[in-house]
Amino acid sequence: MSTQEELRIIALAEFASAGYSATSLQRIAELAGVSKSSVLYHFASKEHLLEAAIGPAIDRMEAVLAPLEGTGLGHERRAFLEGFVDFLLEYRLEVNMFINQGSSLVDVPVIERANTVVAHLAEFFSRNSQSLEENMRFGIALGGAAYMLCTAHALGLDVTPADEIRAALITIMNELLAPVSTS
Amino acid sequence: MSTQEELRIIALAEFASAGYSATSLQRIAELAGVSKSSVLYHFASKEHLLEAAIGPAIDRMEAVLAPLEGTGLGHERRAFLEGFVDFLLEYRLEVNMFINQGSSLVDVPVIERANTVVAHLAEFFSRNSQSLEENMRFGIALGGAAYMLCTAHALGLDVTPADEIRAALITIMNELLAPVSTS
DNA sequence: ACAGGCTCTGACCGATCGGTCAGCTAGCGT
DNA sequence: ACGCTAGCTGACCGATCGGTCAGAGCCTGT
Repeated sequence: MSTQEELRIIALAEFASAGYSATSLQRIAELAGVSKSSVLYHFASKEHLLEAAIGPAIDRMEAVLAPLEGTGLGHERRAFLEGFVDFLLEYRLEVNMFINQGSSLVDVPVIERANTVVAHLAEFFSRNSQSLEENMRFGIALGGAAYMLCTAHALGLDVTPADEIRAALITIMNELLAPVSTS
Repeated sequence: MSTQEELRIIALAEFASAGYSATSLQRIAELAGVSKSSVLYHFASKEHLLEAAIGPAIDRMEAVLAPLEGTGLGHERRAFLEGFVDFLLEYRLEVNMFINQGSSLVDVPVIERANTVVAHLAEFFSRNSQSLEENMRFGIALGGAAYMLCTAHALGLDVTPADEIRAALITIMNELLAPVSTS
């Protein structure tokens, strides 16, 4: 694996677990076994490193959410839910990042993009729900699933049998979103 | 309001929204209209300020969760749920803090205490659930409720009609935890 | 053998961090 | 009038932050 890719992975893990501003370039360099200068050779700045770390996840999220634009869930609802859960499982570190730190990292372009996508998703559910409670179900389903996946270890369950996790997640989220029908 | 109390409130808001390590004593001082030295006069260190900011919330959480020790939910289940939701509503900034930053602020005593309480809660639900899915429901309910309350503004709903929020929250969490019965 | 580019490094920069300290000021008991 | 204390301040400290820069080492094409 290239040094650049290694730095990306280490930075993502540290940003997600310790927080962006609490993670220094020096620490990332030490974890990778290189110098701080080397980190800044591969990435022009700390912000560029952040963009590289979570950019792909946001691309994927935009793709997953694109089918929702201007339409309802309809009969593709389960397919959408499966795609969304797969996205959460594959990019759980990145999701953890902008769930936990998205609001504090404004004015970083890549985070703005993520917030825009989440806002679109929220607007969609807001438009397709008929009460405050239905709207709240969306927030709990999204935030809860993301939170649970990222703190699974602290809750005494491991995330390695992904199949079972995935199935349970789809079941629970499907229940939560039940009232949001075909629009 | 005393300067000390004002600093506590400002610090809590900043810690919750921008993150602990991203919030400087200088910024807190500016928001309060005093000098950084004044902040350090009222609180011995940044860590002491953090303790003062979220300590009361943890005391309250310990009190809310104490009845669970060594027993099941049983017939007091709804009362417990209401108490828990009231706690979330009253201390949502503090809850937001150690939901989002609790794992990254280890070795801070007051955070350790919060993590211990959450771990006890997780252990309780783990003990009283018979499957991975039931266990996951707990994580989604707790994390989802906390997340939803703290990012409500971004989801296009305001938290001011607390009564309706409270009722909906209890309903949804009651549904989610339905399988966790009398132990 | 040589030149050029890629990777990486240590020395260094200004800014900001949390924290210390001596001292100023206003109010209050005597 | 006096001293004491609470509240607050600016000057200052060492450490660390993100970032710059000149150059060392190495591999490759010619």
